[in-house]
Amino acid sequence: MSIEDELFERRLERAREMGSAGLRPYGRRFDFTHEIPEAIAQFSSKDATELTPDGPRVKVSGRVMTIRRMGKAAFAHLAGGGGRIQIYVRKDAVSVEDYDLFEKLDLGDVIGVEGYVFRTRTGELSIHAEKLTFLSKILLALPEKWHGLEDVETRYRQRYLDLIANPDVRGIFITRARLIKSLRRQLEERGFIEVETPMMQPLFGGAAAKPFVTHHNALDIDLYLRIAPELYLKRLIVGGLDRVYEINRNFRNEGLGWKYNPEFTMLEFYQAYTDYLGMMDLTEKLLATAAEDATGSTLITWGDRVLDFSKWRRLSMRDAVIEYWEGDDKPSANDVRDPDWLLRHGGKATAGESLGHLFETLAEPKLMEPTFIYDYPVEVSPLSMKKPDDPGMTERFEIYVAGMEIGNAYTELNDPQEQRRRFDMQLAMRAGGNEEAHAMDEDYLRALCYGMPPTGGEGIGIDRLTMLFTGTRTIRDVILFPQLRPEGEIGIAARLRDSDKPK
RNA sequence: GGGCGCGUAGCUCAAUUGGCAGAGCAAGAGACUCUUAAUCUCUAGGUUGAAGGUUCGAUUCCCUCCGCGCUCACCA
Repeated sequence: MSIEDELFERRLERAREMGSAGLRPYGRRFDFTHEIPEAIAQFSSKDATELTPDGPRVKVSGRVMTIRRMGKAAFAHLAGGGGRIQIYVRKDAVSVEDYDLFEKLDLGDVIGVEGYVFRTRTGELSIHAEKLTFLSKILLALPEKWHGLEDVETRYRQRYLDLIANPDVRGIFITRARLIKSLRRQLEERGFIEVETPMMQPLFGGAAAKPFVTHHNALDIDLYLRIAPELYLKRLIVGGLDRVYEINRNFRNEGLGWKYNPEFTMLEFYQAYTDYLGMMDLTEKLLATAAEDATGSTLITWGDRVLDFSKWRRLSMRDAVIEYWEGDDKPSANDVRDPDWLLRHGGKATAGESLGHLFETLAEPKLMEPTFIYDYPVEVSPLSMKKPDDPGMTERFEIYVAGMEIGNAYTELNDPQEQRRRFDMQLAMRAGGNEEAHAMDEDYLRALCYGMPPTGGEGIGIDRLTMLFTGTRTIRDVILFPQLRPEGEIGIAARLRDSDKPK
């Protein structure tokens, strides 16, 4: 029998003994008076003379993280609510039953403690225990207390363990939640309403990507997991919901990488009667405020740089290609407008796609400071309105920070005849081998035929923004359960089954 | 999918040129009523990711497979 099996058996046995002694190894409700961080905050300014046996009393609950036993007394640390507090248990200060219980505690058990607050000789705020309540039994061994859990695979597969063993992880997901909350609040304040549109779609669209396919049995139809909510949200604009937003998952059937996960969270918002410049102005405010709400500052540390979310640069795609060109043959303003030059240097099927490709390879990795890149070629922007004075280009921008694309926005194309031509262009590109070109969406065209007001629309990648706000270098660290290959047999059910058999 | 790398006790890590698989934490027994990586004494714990091969002998070398990481291509 391995050490782990022995441990498991022994702890199960302890849980059984506890049960037969009238205690609950898996407890019920525990009405605490303070969350641990709350207790620390409340008493941290009090000195030893103010914290006496007749002084403030608390009831807290948490997971036992350390125990230091010294014969007839012991110290332990309890973790909960994102904080940690020390408890002191003396044999002569608790009941005989409670001391027995305490002696049988394992690292990782969940307990409740009631007692008075005091300071130890070294000054640490602690709880002098007078009553203990057992709340939940640990059966498996906790990771090492000093190094925590380092194994990346285990951290992702067993995020609960990661959260127990590595306190910083909790902070990342709290920042993520604050970010989302801030964006919601700001949009609500501006009159946007939150909506939910289909994630299972008979046609996929709104982005250039390959979808996941699923099947509905009763209808006997294949459905696609959405790659974007865009076309549904704009149907709502047609319907008179002038400001809408949605925060939810998109699914794209592509490779994984440091900034790609097959499901990711996107905020999309649409505002009638504005355009891409309006969205740019709005974005500056949204993201500066979000940075402040999520992290406390508009200044974000990224590696050895500090990125200022209150200062934005605006640069056209063509100018970006010129500025970030590598080598001596730097192109001129005319070169980056010349289809022949673009096709020669970009190597794609069309001049527009070539410009896009040049931009992505040359400029994107170097765009560190918050930057708007504007004016996108029409070939890669099938849903954006053309620029009146430059019909090869559309009124579109993307948000770049730290070499990552964070968002995408444009003046929405609302002319159904032009939209039909764009769809036809996409169909031709699809026929030419581009698997990610748009399909024809007739209902969307029909909606446009009822008249969509001029509209600005935008999508912001929440996962990537969270990476920036938490200084995290991989998207898997900001997604609680990132996609992994299945693990295979774990064997815990069999272990529990075995120990359940009468001996 | 291609290339490179990694996989050793529950956790964090060692193991010389191919020569008896080790430590710390965690665990078990004992001592200890202000410790905090508590300390001290003792004990137990391994299918070295899996299967095969070379060899007197494989954690080490070779092959296949599994999982993970990095990277390239595609993608936000």
